[in-house]
Amino acid sequence: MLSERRLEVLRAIVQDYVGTEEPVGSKALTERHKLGVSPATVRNDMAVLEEEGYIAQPHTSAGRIPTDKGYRLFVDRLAGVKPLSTPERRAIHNFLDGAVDLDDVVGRTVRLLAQLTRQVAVVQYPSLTRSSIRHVELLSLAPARLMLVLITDTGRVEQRVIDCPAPFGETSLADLRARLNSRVGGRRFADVPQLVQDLPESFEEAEERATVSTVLATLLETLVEEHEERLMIGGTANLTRFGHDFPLTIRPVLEALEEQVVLLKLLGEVKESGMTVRIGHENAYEGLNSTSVVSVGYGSGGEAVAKLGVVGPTRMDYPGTMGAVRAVARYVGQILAES
Amino acid sequence: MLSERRLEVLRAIVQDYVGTEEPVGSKALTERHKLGVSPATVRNDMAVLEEEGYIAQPHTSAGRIPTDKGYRLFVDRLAGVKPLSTPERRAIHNFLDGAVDLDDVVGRTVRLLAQLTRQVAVVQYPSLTRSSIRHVELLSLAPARLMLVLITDTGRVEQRVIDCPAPFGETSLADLRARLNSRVGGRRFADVPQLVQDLPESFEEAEERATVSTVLATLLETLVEEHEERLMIGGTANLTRFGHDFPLTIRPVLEALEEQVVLLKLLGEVKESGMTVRIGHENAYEGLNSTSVVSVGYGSGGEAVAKLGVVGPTRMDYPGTMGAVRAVARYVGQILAES
DNA sequence: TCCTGGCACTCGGGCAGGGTGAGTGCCAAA
DNA sequence: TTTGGCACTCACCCTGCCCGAGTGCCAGGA
Repeated sequence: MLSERRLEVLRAIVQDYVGTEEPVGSKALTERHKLGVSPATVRNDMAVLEEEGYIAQPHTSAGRIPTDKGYRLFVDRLAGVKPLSTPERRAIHNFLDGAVDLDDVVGRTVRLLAQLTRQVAVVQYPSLTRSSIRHVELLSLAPARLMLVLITDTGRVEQRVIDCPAPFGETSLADLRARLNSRVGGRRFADVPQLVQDLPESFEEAEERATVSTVLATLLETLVEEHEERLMIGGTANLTRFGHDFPLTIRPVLEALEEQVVLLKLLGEVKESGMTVRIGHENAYEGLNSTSVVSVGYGSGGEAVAKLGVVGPTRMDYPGTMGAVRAVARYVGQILAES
Repeated sequence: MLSERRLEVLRAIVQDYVGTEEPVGSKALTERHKLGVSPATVRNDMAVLEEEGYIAQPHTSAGRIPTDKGYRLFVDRLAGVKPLSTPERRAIHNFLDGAVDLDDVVGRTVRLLAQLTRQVAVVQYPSLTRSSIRHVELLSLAPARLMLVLITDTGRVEQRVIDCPAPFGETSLADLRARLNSRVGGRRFADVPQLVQDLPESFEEAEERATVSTVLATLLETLVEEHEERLMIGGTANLTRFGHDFPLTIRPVLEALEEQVVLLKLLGEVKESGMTVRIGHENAYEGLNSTSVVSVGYGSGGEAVAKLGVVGPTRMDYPGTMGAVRAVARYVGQILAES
């Protein structure tokens, strides 16, 4: 167990290192913080902290920098979540209130997060599987060709073209459209499969039944199509603030950011509620081993329909970043609930 | 006027510099190319080329590198468009054929272009203003609240929520929907305003007329909303191949890429038909002064509905890049026409 | 037992100096 | 007009050097 003072030393090291980006030594520490002890004492504490794996020195005769384990302790026990300032809150409201549709909300959120945290922002579109259906629309493109349009309560629109086994009359189409909507309108995606199960049987002609089955199959397929989960990223220019050695650092990060799969998996690991902070090697994906990811779910109601977060260097201002991420997530949730 | 051999020397310089990324000297040139003359002669030619502003030396006693003017001459007179190899063509087909909807087409195109050219790819979504309407759908969300869904022939879907001045019955809604579609279905956006001009008058009740007017206003607004033109970018990780000094180079480029406005303006300057190459300082936007942009329009029919291109260092393989951009644009056009 | 001041040691970073080689410009001869 | 020769110029690299921040250790003091 680390003594109170040693924790205080660790906190001071993290704060200084985040500020200056340079290894911090014992003398500088005692000068900048009122620890009430001499540099020599701090040196001893540092030796212990290093032995325990919380800090390390890049090379002999240099100051110390926190390790991933050190940051972890800092986040878990030494730092709170810094609430945003009033101007910052106001900025969030001003910025998000003007959004006209879902794309716009997500786009603005990304830019806002990137700006507030000065890091790379990632925002997932509200996921289909957790939302409910506002409306299903069927359009006839050609005699045997339909377009299925699915509108969710988060404002997202999905479309699919369906080739039918046989032509489908306008009357039957209107009929199907009406029945579909009365059954699934307002329902959760998860509930849909049972609700439409017996729908084909209620049509008389075999051809119609075949078409209805095709349409339903496409609908269900659209609902479960996890791979279609989209996301938006922004603030990549902030990567250039990473450090001096960054050609090596920035490359894999950019690559990771382009791999939607990686990012989705990354966000997918977020706990349903509450904020998740993944530090350095805690990230499964190798390219992100020198970055930290702060993420949180957001949603229109009480529960999360999607996630958002930021990616930055392990050397980041955790309290501030966490505060910004949480505040933005809350307000985006509100916006979605209103629209 | 430059003699034939001097042009040949310029071409050799450009090719070598693009390949090696290092200033090229007279001796190396004669060794790598069969110019049939001695290094001394090449030196004289180089002196002339430098005087004319086609090449420059980074510092005394270094080799020469092409200037923007040099690249311009190279592109205009010395280089053709290199056709793609058969495997590359096949890759394009394989990669794009699996696309399921418009988002997917654009996404795949971006990744494909980035991969083929090893540079940053930018693809604009088919613009609304140049496409035609496939279908207009009106849904009732609440008694006095409608959702307008607009489907274009390029598969793009736009949605708007409309608050009506008064409740609007289901019958009237079906009526309006039918009339709207019969008038504007299949028509070009540009023609829509006249086609719907007298629509409100054909409704009897004043309240209905008011609502119809509101709906039409929203529809027209959606049609002209240029700022909604979206685009997708990819391959930013390729920026790390830029050069050694690139922290300074990459920053403004990333910033430019995040500014949709800048990019849209960039693509907007592209000539309607034919490929446009903007080299270095020819780009209006300052951050892109050390990059070249190769772009071209693409479309489902004979005419362009949107543009795509790549952004890379001025030191790029112009013939190859132009070939890839052209080939991809053509095939995307085909895909859009089919769907 | 813990803190403190002192001291010798380490090592990265910055600076100066010299050698190397690719590349140039100029000139006289073919 | 082309060519070979020649002197010159720098960027680059390697070396040796000093400096200073920072460390570990130790002995003395609260």
